[in-house]
Amino acid sequence: MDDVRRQTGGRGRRRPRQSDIARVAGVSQTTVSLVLRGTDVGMSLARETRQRVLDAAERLGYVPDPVATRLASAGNAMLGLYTFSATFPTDVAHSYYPILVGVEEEAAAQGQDLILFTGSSRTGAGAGDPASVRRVRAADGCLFFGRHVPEEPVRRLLEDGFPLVYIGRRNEPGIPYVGADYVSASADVLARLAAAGHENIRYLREEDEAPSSGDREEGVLRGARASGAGTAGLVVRTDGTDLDALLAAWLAEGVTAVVVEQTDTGAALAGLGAAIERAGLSCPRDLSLAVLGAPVGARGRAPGGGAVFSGFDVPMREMGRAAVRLLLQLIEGADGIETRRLLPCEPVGGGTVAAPRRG
Amino acid sequence: MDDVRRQTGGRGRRRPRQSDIARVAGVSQTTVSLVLRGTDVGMSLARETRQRVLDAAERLGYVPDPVATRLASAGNAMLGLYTFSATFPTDVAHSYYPILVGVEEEAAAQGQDLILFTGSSRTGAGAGDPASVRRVRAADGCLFFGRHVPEEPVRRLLEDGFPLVYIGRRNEPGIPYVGADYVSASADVLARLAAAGHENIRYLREEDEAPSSGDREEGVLRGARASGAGTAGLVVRTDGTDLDALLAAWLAEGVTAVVVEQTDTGAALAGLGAAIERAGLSCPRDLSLAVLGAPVGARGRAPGGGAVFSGFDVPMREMGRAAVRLLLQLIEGADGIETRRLLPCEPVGGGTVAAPRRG
DNA sequence: CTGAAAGCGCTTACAG
DNA sequence: CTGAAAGCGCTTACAG
Repeated sequence: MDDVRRQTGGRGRRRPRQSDIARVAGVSQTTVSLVLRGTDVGMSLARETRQRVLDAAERLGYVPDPVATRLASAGNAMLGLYTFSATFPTDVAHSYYPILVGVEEEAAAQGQDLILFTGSSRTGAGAGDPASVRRVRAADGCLFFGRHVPEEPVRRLLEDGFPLVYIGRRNEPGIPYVGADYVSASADVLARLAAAGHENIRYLREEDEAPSSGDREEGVLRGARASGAGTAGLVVRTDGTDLDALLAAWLAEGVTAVVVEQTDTGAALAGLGAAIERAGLSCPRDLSLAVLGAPVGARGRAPGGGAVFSGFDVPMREMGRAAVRLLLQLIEGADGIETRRLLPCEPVGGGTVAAPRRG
Repeated sequence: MDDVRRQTGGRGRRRPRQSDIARVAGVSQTTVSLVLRGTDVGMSLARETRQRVLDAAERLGYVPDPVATRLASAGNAMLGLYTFSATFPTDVAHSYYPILVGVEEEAAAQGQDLILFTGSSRTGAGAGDPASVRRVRAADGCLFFGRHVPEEPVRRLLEDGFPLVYIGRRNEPGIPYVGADYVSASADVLARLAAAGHENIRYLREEDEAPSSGDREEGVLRGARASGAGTAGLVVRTDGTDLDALLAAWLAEGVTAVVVEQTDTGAALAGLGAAIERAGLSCPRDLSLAVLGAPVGARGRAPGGGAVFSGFDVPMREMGRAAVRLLLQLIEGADGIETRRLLPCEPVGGGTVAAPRRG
């Protein structure tokens, strides 16, 4: 009785399995498996045998047990997704959502299910704690994702040969990733500003250190040098508050264009936008404004205008898709593939950059 | 070689299993299983033996294989989430997101991981195809979610005693669900309109049939009757297009308030809002407007105003949380619990309803 | 206190 | 053309 319970989930008849079909059709269980899976050998069986198996399966209402199928074949067909913040942030303006969309799309296309590791283990430890990270081994491989990452447990996985891919560039050597080419895209924004005639530019970035922020700054500096604009005083850090005085000073100094990074918090852009509105200014009339990295399809609206921000888009959705593909290649043991990939960012002309007002 | 491939994911060491731990710790695989699962007998082993097993497991980075665990007839602390549309819709205004947030929050709080079943199988069949639905058995239980649902495969799961919970009310008898009490909430909106003095009201709903739409209509009719407003001509269906003429006719007929349902497409509300704006009208000055069911925290802005819509909020996040809790109760085999639950919707005063202009 | 064995329902060489 | 057997990585009586 207890055994019946176990097998039926507590009620109903036991589900038919291949051996039941075999008995009814008078063949071996192997043959049933071969026929039902439609393998080459299964197809080459006597027509009459095949039909007997098919009929019996139909009559018994057979459906394969996916759990047994997965156990018997290679892999679980499950990819992990581990995020160091909540996977589904509460704030509406979270920037990670498009990545999840891409990951799910590609996983579906590849016949893979997704295990969302919630980060907090049964023990109640928080995200990033080693025991929590370790659980990702339940999947065939895992995607990691978040600006900051607990290095130790992940390094351990890597050493053990567990297939994993970061979404976002990483400095740690040997870690496979799919990131965005912020350096080139940021340099390009500076080049476009220079081409529009801007010579006095400021770059506003957040305090937070992360590879993506470092890359943007590097690109800004590179672009400034290339256009001969110079880099002294170019980079300014902010936590997003009290930008009014800073903005006023810039204008007094003859600054004609400001570049700002967009992160998951959006603090710098939000702060600057608010300051511009409070000052009664409008972009690009009074000041040109370029934004480094809004997610594709989620572009913000510029202060006082309603125009799309000039700058570039981060191909988040494509990053998610590409990360899934790379992870599958690693799981399959592909050789000689590039495990560290940067995707190009799409330039956005937008409406917040114009030629500087000649004073 | 090919075999090593399969097991190692292409590089490094293969995933450690219980027999590996057994070898290292010098005990049987059975003992490993007993210790790791923390069973009574496992706990009663020699302290030193236990420790050897635990140490070896830690050292090897062991994590149980969820598929094998499930096949051997045990739980794997994973809950499924199956959606019949894409889990992560592309359009920004998707209304399901808060549910996912709730599901993830509660799953994390309960120490459960989440498997996102991607719906489309390797065969390229679409969501809702039977083979795809069947895969949910890999989890201990599964949440289902979407306006329309393929009944057959789900009924099958139910018959087999597989624990499942719908998010959203279902008509099919026997299906456990956590839904929103649209009937009461909608009736309440009508009562509030009547209390504000409205006697000539229209209800605009979409063509699409779904339990949630049916419930809203039922509530509207009930509310109208209760307030003595009458129900003749009250309900009007739309696909969201060409509402200008309809709106004009209503005004000519002396309609002072319009109620509209909000669905995942948002077609009716969007169409009506556009028509109101084109007509140069403003709510609630020229017309009172109530919306049945915006998700909490994602309230739209009313046309021409900027005010929050009057109506009620759907507690999507709480629905997600409650569904997880119910599913866990079913998995644990709790007896005598209510398996069909409706959560109350929060009334929203909003700014789009006022007393009718006396013409 | 610990282990050998059977079993979950499949797939996949391997034999004949 | 078909079948006996081993194996996927676990759990769970059952023995000792």
